[in-house]
Amino acid sequence: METPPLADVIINSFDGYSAEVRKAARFVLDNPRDVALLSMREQARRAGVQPSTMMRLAKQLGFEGFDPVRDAYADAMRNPATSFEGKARDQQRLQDLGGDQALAAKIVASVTRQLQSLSAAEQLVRLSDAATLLAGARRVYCLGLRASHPIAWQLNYILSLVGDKSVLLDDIANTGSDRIRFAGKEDVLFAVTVTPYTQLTLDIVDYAHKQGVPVVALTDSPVSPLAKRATITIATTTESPSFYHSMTPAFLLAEILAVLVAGQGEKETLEALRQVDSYHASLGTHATTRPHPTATPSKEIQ
Amino acid sequence: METPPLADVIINSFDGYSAEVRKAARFVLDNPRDVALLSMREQARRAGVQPSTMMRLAKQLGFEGFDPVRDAYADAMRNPATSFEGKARDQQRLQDLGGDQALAAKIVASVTRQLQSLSAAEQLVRLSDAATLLAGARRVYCLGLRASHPIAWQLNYILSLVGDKSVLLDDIANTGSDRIRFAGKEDVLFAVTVTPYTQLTLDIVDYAHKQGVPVVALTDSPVSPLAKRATITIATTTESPSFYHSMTPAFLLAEILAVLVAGQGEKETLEALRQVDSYHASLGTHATTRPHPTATPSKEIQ
DNA sequence: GCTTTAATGAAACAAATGTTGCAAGAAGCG
DNA sequence: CGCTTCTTGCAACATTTGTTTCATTAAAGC
Repeated sequence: METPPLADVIINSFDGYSAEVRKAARFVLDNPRDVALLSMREQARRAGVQPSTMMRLAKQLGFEGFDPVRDAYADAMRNPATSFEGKARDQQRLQDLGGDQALAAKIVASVTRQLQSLSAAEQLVRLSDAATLLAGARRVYCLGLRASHPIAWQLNYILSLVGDKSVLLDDIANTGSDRIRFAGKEDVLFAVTVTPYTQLTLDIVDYAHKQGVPVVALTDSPVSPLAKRATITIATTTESPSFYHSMTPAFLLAEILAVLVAGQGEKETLEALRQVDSYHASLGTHATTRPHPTATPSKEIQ
Repeated sequence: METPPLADVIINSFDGYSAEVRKAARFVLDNPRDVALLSMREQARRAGVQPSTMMRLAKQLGFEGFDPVRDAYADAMRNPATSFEGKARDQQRLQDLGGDQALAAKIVASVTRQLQSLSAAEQLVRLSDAATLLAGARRVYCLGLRASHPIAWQLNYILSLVGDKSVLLDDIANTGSDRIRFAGKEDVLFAVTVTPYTQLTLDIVDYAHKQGVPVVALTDSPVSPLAKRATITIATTTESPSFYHSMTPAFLLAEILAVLVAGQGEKETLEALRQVDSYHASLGTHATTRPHPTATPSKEIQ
């Protein structure tokens, strides 16, 4: 909490307060954390003030009661990186918005908060360890079904840009996972699933685990059923204000993981990327400033 | 709070807990801050558990009641030395980190910054407008190839959970886009591509545009070739400190869009979600609390 | 100095909290 | 199958919570 919430407001109007309210305000200024962590009465006790005085302070600050004040401080503690000024502004603006926009903004805020926790120390260590494991593997099998598909796909896609050792365990006609049969100790299985855990994913991981294949798990808790079979577990949250959980944090983790793995084979990566470019150039996969020969010039396309 | 209090203890004895206590333990593991900031009953509610279960967890951890548990977490939040609150400290730490971890942290920081800009006012308006357009469509065609695949897939997936009007323009044997032939003015094409723009995507959008199909574009610039054919353009950045651009912001936008669209048909959404549940229940798609019959008990797996 | 206004503390309130005990149910065992 | 043990939800408990009200006190204005 770099800039405690309401600090400016309190300081500005401090002189206008009465003696007792000042004591309360002073306590809030000096012990921002306790505002969130202690009961109002306990704070009153410590500030040497009546509970009603805390109440009066809250109202003078423009709140209905003390709970909103505590909420403000609690929010600030939940998300240490975002300064309160920005948050207050956002909060204010949120109330002016329609339902859709407000929900959208809420989701962004929630996911942003979760992303920040991804750079916690152990998280980084795990990512780095997982990257090393993947980079050393003969083959990387990527497994993510249903909601987790984009995550597994993304890892496989990026790894495929820089080499041919990645295999996506997904295919039509229910043959998706067949190739896991060829995995061994020198390979690695990258598996993703979150609540509600896909049974098939667990089954496949279980099989691979028994075959001695190291498993890198990306899931939503260190105690998820996936984590139990994993060599390295990378955990993230999927919380969201909406009915559907967000896969965005997991998606970012997969991207980061892929980039780290690619980075470990520096020379090969560069060489591979050069090949990708010339490959696509000759196929006309991408639009250039001038579209490829068979298409009409872009200006006329408009 | 780098290492949340009791985390090790909980993880270690997790397997010894009963199903309900596990739910509680899991919540504590996943939401360490809320343990300090919320009332026990509120935590029980969020964990989907009875207050008594929280009590049981506390006792199994060797405490008299829940208050001592909360105190432990509160202490961790108060003391900046053991918490990861300090931005400055993070910065400091970054410099001590190895290349991989530093890069990972940088990517997180970069993407976080970009996400925050997604809740800019105009962005929200566009999202909301796009959602309305999509919600009113007879059919929604989702198109995203190569790097943009996860984004289009995600929108289609979520929409498919709550209805049958979404079509993913992707299929094997180069027949992916054929179904766009049936699109008309009452439908909407949701198309995604970023630099380097996939030519095929542009071609398909071009075709649809000529047929009078409204287009919602998700791309990396308001002046991208995709934007020119679009009714509504949602723009985001794909910047990243690494060699590969990040699709995470676009991914989040697609998630939000999907949720907004689903939210517009409130009753139908709820009904559909209920159907989804019973459908998967009868197919056994998802793992239940108890591991499925064929798997060995978790203790032995570890 | 008397009246009006504001500030303070104490008591009372309903609501929510942490906690306990118990009965119904499920799981495990012989 | 019956018996026991463990698990789970429910209802009740006494506290504590946030909040309101009101009488008392201090200050300010004329």
